[in-house]
Amino acid sequence: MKKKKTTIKDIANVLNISAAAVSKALHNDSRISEKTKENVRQVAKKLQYQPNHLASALRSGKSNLVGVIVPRTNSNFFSSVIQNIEEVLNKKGYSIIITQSNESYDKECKSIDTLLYTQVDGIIASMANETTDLSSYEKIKSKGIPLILFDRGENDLNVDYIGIDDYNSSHVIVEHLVKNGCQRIAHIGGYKRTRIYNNRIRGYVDALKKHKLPLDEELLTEGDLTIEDGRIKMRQLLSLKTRPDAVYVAGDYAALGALQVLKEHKILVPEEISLVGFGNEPFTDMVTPKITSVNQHSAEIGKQAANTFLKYIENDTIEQRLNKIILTAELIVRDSSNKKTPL
Amino acid sequence: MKKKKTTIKDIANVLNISAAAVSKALHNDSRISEKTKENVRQVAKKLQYQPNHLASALRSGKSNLVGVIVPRTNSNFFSSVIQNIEEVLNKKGYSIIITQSNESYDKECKSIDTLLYTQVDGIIASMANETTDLSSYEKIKSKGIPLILFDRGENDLNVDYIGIDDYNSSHVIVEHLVKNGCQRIAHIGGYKRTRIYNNRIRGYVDALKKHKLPLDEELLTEGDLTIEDGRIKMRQLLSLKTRPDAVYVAGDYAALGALQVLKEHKILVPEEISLVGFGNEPFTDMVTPKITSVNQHSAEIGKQAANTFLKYIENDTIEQRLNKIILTAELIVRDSSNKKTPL
DNA sequence: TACATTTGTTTAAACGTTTAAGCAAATATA
DNA sequence: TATATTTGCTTAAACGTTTAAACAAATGTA
Repeated sequence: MKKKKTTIKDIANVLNISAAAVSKALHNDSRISEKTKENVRQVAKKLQYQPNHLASALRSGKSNLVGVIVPRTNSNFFSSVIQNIEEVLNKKGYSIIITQSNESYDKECKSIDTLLYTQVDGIIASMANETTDLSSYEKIKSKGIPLILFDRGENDLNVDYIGIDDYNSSHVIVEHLVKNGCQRIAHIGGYKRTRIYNNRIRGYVDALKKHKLPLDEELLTEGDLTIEDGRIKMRQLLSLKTRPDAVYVAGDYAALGALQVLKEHKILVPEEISLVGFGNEPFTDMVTPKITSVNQHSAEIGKQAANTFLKYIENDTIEQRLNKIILTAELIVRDSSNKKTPL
Repeated sequence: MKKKKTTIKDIANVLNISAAAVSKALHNDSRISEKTKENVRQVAKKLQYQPNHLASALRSGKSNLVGVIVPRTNSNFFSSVIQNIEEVLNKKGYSIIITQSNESYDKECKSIDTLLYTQVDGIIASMANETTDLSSYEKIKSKGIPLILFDRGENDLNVDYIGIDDYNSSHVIVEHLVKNGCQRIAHIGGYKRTRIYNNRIRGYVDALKKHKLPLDEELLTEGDLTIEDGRIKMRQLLSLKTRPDAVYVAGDYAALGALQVLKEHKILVPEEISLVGFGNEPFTDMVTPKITSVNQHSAEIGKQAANTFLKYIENDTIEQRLNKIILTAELIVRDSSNKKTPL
């Protein structure tokens, strides 16, 4: 039943040469004659030879595999980052192994173990929401393989990070809302323990101060930014004695949940309450009203992450350290915050 | 710079025993004393030992890796299938390697090569739209490793397939539209060369016949079912001298594009034109009006695919052959096709 | 007491590759 | 012609594990 796989030795036997010669021929070694190379190529093709990655990686100490860890793949942001990482790395002969943490710390640890076990040459990761214990990531560093973080990072790990300027993005958003006449701006935020959400919160708070707007505890919430979380937080905000006139949500999915609740309550968006999301997921442009959001340059993040990995591979004397590449995010103004008659 | 990795030999040296003893201790071999096992475990922990997958897989001829090929990961359907495959396989000690074909035949071939090269123990795949040449998939079979197809399959490969009853789903949809008073039902379909889309088209045609509705060539189109494709095809339909009163779209993304165009033309949905999508992507429940769609049971498909793979692993004497598991899809009726006053 | 079995380990080969070192034959150089 | 270099290969070891076979020591059986 089990078909025998063709090895380098089978080719060698056919041609009556050594396995080493075959190996060199396949790698186009200059010390092998053109004639032998051609013979090897032909026999390889005829026998359907497929190199055994396990053997070559074991021997050479290089797997040409890069692990990618994301919280989930079914968001456009992560999916686009992955696609761009793959594009850059494929060109250099690397393949990627994608794993999802599903925002779970345990799953993330297991993923890291699997990747290390598979002997990947490097890991590019965006951390799970839950993760506060960094020992798993320290383990990666201790193995001496490059670790690149993007989007969800952590300074304390002292590795490269690629992301956007979250703090400043909050400023841009608040400014936009103020210009549209909003005075009482709420923020449905992510968990502060996740750096990017903490930065968005800090930006929000500081921007309010800058514009001399009141900072109301009730208007600032923390959560996991799922659709359901957005619905819950929006209902909370609507039940306040003084409702906000704008809501800045730190994630598009939660923004969508918030919008659903607003529509259920027949509240006009943006006339009564303006809404801004974050991430520029495709659906923000599909719902009614279209949701203002922030473009995080996923493609660029993917490319930069891949190139950062390659930098370490090409020069293995560089010690890894905290080295941030911060891209400027872009506010995409849509109907949900664009009042026809601003004050 | 490069940290030296701990091997089984390092542990052996510390304890003054052979590497073989360490290997057996770690695998809980009954012939190793409890005392030695405990010692090995302790030293392994202290030295941060991480088994080398390349070596063990090479020696044992089993990688415990399963390749998963999908057209893309950023749809909820595929992402959910993947998650469930992973859940089932992880429990049995397998890890999965996810690759995206991006609907490209070339990329799919490369993915297959990478997976075979990585010596995966099996491949679970949903074929790219473009794929008509099956030689890449034949290669998988010729290596003697299990190949399981889902969603986008192909009878000619003679391997297991897990999917839904597309032909019958079309019948259910047409029946639902007819019950709601629709008489002139259009179909924005996928490419016929892709089996599932061909089946949906056949189902549509036969259902029209069954209900004695006219089959109008103009009302049946083929495309790649992206949002843009949906927009183009909807515009075409609207420019006909006699417009349809219902549109059944073979994919949710295209249905969304179609809905956008309908809204741009201020056409009331479902009053003037009813709309039905396919796939039950989450956004169908988020847009206005909510889009009627078909639930494809992604979780179940993932589980069945994984279990089918395990079946072959657990009994390697079974020869693979065409063996279809067909799940019954479920029509989720929403606003876009639910007329308040059906005829 | 003599032999058989069980226990706990070692030895050595193997998995399929890569690669340093070696070597004979062909070719170049003086 | 004698020596140096280049060409084209082979040999053998190595990567880190697993595992069949061997074996000594301990224990059981008659």
